[in-house]
Amino acid sequence: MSTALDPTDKEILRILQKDATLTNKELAFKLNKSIATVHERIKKLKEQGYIKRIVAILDRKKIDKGLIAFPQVLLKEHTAEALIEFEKEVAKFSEVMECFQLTGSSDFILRIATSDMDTYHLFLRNKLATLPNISTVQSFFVLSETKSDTAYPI
Amino acid sequence: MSTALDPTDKEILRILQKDATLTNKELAFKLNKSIATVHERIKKLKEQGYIKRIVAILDRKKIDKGLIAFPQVLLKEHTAEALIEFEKEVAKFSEVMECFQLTGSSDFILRIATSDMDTYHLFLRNKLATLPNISTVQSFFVLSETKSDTAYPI
DNA sequence: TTTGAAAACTCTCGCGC
DNA sequence: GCGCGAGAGTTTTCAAA
Repeated sequence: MSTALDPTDKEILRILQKDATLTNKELAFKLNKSIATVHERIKKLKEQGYIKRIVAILDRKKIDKGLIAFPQVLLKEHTAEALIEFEKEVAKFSEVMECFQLTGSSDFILRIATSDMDTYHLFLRNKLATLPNISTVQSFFVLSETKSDTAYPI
Repeated sequence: MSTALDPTDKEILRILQKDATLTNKELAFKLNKSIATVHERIKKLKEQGYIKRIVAILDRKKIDKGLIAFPQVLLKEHTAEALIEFEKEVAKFSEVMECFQLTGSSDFILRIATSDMDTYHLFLRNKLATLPNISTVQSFFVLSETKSDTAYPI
């Protein structure tokens, strides 16, 4: 099983990252390949894990997620167990879209989606701040989203 | 044109955010609706802008985007023109996946995807730092990605 | 990788609730 | 208004070469 991507594979990934509703027929036309070839390539790209999933991207403001916040969290204890415990607990909160462990002075940065500041405040008090081992939390709030892309350049 | 979502619409959005490869037939079965109804609902959800697009989510490590960084950028000038100019220029860089204007002391936070630290360094020196009006840039680097979700709770 | 044919799915229309 | 059935038109799938 070769894992290297040839130019056709890369082009498929480039296109599907932007629009995964294209039919195999349309893709085949763009790539000058047969439909069966395109189908086979995509199947392999999924099997090999290049494509993790195909999802719908929603307009968050329309579904009442008007506020995005980035709390930076510093922990008291930095043992392996403490880090893992924090990650495990924080992942359970539905407001937490992403959780990254960082280098530097902040241990973690989260991306939180809530409807408004009141809801965020409740999340902070009733959920995040109740976790053991938290030292400090400094929250940044998004005023505007200038660029938001899920497609990596390939 | 009503804009409120009924429980069926919400369930459709919930499902498609996690897996948009389900056929209308499968969705119809899950929802106890007819195929035609499901089809009609999804069409409306796209037309009304709830669903912005359907995309493939890739495994970034497999496509040589091993490093995610969050540079926080402070500008010198804070006029409307200066902010807009910065947003416009930064959006052109292919390494920039996201750009948020923030409240608080940092003006912007970016999410940058590169293959490694060397490439990030080049991005910083040759691209980001060449923009006019930048005061300071403080970069955080991701050690590990604990949670990464594109699906909002609905 | 391609072809070709069968199976599955999509999408629209018109009727009924 | 909303949902459903049926059918033509597309797309996908899976042989075999």
